[in-house]
Amino acid sequence: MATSTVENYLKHMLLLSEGGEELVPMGALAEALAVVPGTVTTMVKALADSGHVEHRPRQGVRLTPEGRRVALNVLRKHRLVECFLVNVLKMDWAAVDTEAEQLEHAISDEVLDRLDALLGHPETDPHGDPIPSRQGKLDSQVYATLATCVVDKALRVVRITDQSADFLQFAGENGLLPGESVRVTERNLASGLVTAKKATGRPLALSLAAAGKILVQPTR
Amino acid sequence: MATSTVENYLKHMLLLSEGGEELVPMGALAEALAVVPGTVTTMVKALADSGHVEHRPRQGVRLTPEGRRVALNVLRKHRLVECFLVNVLKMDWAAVDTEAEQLEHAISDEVLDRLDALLGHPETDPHGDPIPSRQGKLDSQVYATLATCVVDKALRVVRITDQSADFLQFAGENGLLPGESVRVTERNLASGLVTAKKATGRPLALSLAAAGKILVQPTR
DNA sequence: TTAGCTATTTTGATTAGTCAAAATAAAAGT
DNA sequence: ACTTTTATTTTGACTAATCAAAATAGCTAA
Repeated sequence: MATSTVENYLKHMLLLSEGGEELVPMGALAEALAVVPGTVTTMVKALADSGHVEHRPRQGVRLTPEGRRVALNVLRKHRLVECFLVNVLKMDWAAVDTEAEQLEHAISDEVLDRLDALLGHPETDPHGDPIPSRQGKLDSQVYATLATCVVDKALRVVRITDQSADFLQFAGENGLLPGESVRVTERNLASGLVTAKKATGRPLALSLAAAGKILVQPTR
Repeated sequence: MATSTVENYLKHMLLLSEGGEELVPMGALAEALAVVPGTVTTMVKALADSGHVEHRPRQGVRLTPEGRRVALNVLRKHRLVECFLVNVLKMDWAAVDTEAEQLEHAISDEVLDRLDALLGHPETDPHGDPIPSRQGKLDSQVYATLATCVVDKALRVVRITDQSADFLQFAGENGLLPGESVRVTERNLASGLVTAKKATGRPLALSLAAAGKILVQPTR
């Protein structure tokens, strides 16, 4: 069995490659895992030996099908655990990422399946992130964000792509949970400011960077 | 934070000292943890440095109050997780010990509290083992066993003290889950055989060793 | 083309946890 | 009291994961 360190390396590679097959730069991986670059080089070479990744020296690293399989399973555990923590244990949605970080390496496939059934086979976690299927399919639909969407159209929040407690807290307080409605009333590239408005309440100002972390869908 | 290795050492010391203050022999600990004795010596010295245990060279080891506190918290996690797996996820009661072994080191105190509330603050796990309270109180009532109880009196099973899947399986199949009723109809010290009988069904023969693992209480 | 910058890799050390096997201490037999 | 057995401790070595700092490769800009 893969150690939880190995699982973390693979999971972050999957996240950094956006589900695709692109080469992940060593530096990005080091950053994500909060280790120095040298450590990543060492570890990636070991992972290449065990057949989980393909290492292109000086260029980056990419998951093999086997590595991807393991990574998807970890991600599935992570996101289903988040669902459980929020929906069943009623925990604060901004806090569950840290919890799931630990639990994803401790739960067995058996428990995973039962959790999945208990939760009614959800397709996304509380932040709107898609949950990989048991067979390893990951929804990779491309969504607009509050920074890129059309102005003055009715939208629904589908996903928050920043897992930091601070940002999630902020989003929650301003009615930007997945499922909620908004519209962008103004976007000024020069000042880098986006103004979002909910049905009720006053307009909310966001930086472009922040707006880019909130994925939306036109209301059908 | 204590690593999960440290948590395991402390937990097993607590279990081996029967909740009391007795010295645990190094060999017993090595056996329980499935490591060689030398490893235990090394580890126990480190644990003594960190104030979790008191080491009496050549005699054994004992938990300090701080070590005991940590151990009780781990045991509480273990047993509440077992409750959750059996009562909520409907898992096989004989399999949950292995699962809980992993999860006990991954769940936070916050999750623990919510799990406790969700389960309705149970006092024992599915095997009848008492769950330490949040304040670190552990029920240490002494029970009779099928090997020591009076013959021909109505009894209720309160606890199974062998966590191996095999034994639990056997107990479950023969109606010896905590809460169920039995009576001992015969006990022959010479042959080492105990005969137990349920209200319905034919009499069941047990070895004294096996009978000693089933704790009972007179039905009041 | 060459100098400089930046990302990556190497090298040498460190920590936690472990084992095998030799050394030692304590207990038990004779 | 002396020898044997048994439990414990020591020693030396190993693996996984990490860091700091030096070396290197690959651009990029002049």
